Amino acid sequence: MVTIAEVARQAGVSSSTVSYVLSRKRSISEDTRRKVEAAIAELGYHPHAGARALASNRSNTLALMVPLRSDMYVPVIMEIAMAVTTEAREFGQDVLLLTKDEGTGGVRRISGSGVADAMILMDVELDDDRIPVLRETDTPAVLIGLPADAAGLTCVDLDFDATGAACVDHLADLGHRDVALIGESEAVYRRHTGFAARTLAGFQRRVAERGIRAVHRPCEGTYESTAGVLARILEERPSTTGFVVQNEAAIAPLLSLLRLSRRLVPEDASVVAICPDQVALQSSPRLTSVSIPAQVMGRYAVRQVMTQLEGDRRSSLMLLPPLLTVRESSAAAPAS
Amino acid sequence: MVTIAEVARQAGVSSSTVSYVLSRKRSISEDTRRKVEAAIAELGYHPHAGARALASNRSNTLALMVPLRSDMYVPVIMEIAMAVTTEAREFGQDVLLLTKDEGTGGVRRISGSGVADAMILMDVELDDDRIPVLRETDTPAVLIGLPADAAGLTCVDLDFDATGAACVDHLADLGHRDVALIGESEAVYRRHTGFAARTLAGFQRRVAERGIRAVHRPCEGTYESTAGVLARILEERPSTTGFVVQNEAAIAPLLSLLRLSRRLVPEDASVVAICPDQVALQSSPRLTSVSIPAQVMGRYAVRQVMTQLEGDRRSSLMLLPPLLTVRESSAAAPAS
DNA sequence: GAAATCCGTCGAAGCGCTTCGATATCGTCC
DNA sequence: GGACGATATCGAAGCGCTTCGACGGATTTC
Repeated sequence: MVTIAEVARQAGVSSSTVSYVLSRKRSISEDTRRKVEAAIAELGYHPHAGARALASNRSNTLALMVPLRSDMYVPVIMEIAMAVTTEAREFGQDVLLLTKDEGTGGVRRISGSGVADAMILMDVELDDDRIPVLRETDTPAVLIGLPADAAGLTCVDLDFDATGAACVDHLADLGHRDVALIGESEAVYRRHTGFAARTLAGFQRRVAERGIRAVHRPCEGTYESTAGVLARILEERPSTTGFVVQNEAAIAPLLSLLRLSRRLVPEDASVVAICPDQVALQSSPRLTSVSIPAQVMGRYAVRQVMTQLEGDRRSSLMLLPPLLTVRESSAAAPAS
Repeated sequence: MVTIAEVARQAGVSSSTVSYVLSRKRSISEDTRRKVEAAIAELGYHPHAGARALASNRSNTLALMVPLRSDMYVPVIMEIAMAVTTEAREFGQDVLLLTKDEGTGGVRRISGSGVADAMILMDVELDDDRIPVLRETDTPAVLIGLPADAAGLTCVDLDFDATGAACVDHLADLGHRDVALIGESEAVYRRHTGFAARTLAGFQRRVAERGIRAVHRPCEGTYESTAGVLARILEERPSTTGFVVQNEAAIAPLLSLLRLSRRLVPEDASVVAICPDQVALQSSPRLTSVSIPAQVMGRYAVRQVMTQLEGDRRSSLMLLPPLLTVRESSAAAPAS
């Protein structure tokens, strides 16, 4: 292992000077800087992370807590995780991967051992038990998701309430009078996951405001469960012509089933999905959708956490407005 | 922050004794152990990770390098990552998430800075440029995937060559004389990703051995590209009755398209997928498939890396035999 | 022209832990 | 009963870095 002392010897300076070259915390003459940088390059020096963490009380690591087995759509989680990791590197930070099942003990361990300087939490429930621990240990943190009580916390999320409303508006504007929300699985609602509950709330509120009729059905996302859900919707409300799909896994089965039942999309039925653009674009027909801005959220979370680490401990709440893109899967309701 | 010295004071012993209680490297009387453990619990002590890393020259961290934007199926990557993380915790290790686009510089940084003790690499290419760096820096590492030259390296992967062959065997045994391999996207083959190349090789070899006819078509996995691929296959070889699908994204479109063209699965066409069991089970009909043992590979990788860290630096090559499960999507070829 | 200021560098302390050698207290063996 | 080995504990060194105070020399200020 190359140490700072060897770099110092090679450059003919003291090790504190090398440290200051690296940290830029004191001014260094151009000449010295060049010599040190040459020595670093020549020896292939990398500061020892542990030593640095011990001396500076900063690990330059962010902990990212992701759901282990998720009801959430896995590609979205992955996209957020990758965005976080990439953005963190821009700030010279590494990312430690934790699973949500480490729970409160995990949060305690991280904040107690100094293995990470801050945390980013995903899959936040309305009444998440990690939150009290975060407050108690005063750990810099950003939540991706919105708990019931966000006081004093920094959060970023898509505004799912507005998302639900926007989907209704789009369909209502096209003349649809009977719409259905094909939602996440029962388990997601039972766990009180914020995003599903908020979407439903926004959906139902706007349905009432627009004076149209609606049903909501949880859906597991398998082909068979989607078939069952669709059959029940069409049985109870044969006049349903507008579908909002929140469970990404149900999208492909739904389109397939509509095709099979000779309902043309968008001539006979309109479909609006809440999903990443990529999914909307690779379906056929291309889906009108509210996109899930995974990258934006991941990057924003890192920036916020860095702001906190720089000393600004003000909380903030960022609800990204939904962006509904009209594609090929929605059109005016058929004349009844 | 609670330090080991405070624990020692609270327990009425020296800090080295506390350290030995934690590490079990020297014998400690039952009495002392209890006092120390009580003090630890009472104070909520967590050893400072940096200090520990500095003193012991071990970070208790594993670096996991995952593809950033993958042609691989994202859920498989995620499943491996989660399995690695969970298993690592069993060994008291944390997991540092790196993206493959950090490339060789990332490998150098990790091995130079002591931020992790070992690496686990995913998305290994046949001629991966991270491998020479691994050899040069002598970093303990396990590859999930199989490069062209695995000498001196420890690897784990599904035996994709045997997988391709097993799929052919299954279809040939059922009497299919014309089969098609719907593969990964062109880009995957161009990058010389091991698993795609090996599957194709095994497929083609066994096709020749069994004296049946076959076509291979790369596929992007969108509905439209799958439609195009299927149309071409049926045009060139209308007698094709057996399909092997390697690109998970193409599975749903393929089933939908077969349904639409009134080809019943499995009566008119048999489908064998190479995918996680979960995907096979939630399709309709449930798919005959060779499962991708993501969890097994993730766990095995961690165990191997721990073995290396314990001093056993022998290389090893673990090719998991394919497990083909017959479900509802394959049956005897229709009488022609 | 002496005092004040700034710049660039150095030496040393100290971060919290592990680990080595030393020491003290036993019980055990002829 | 004295020598010996085991067992349990302690003290101190040292891991590689950051950071504080100090210091010499150049520059500015009145």
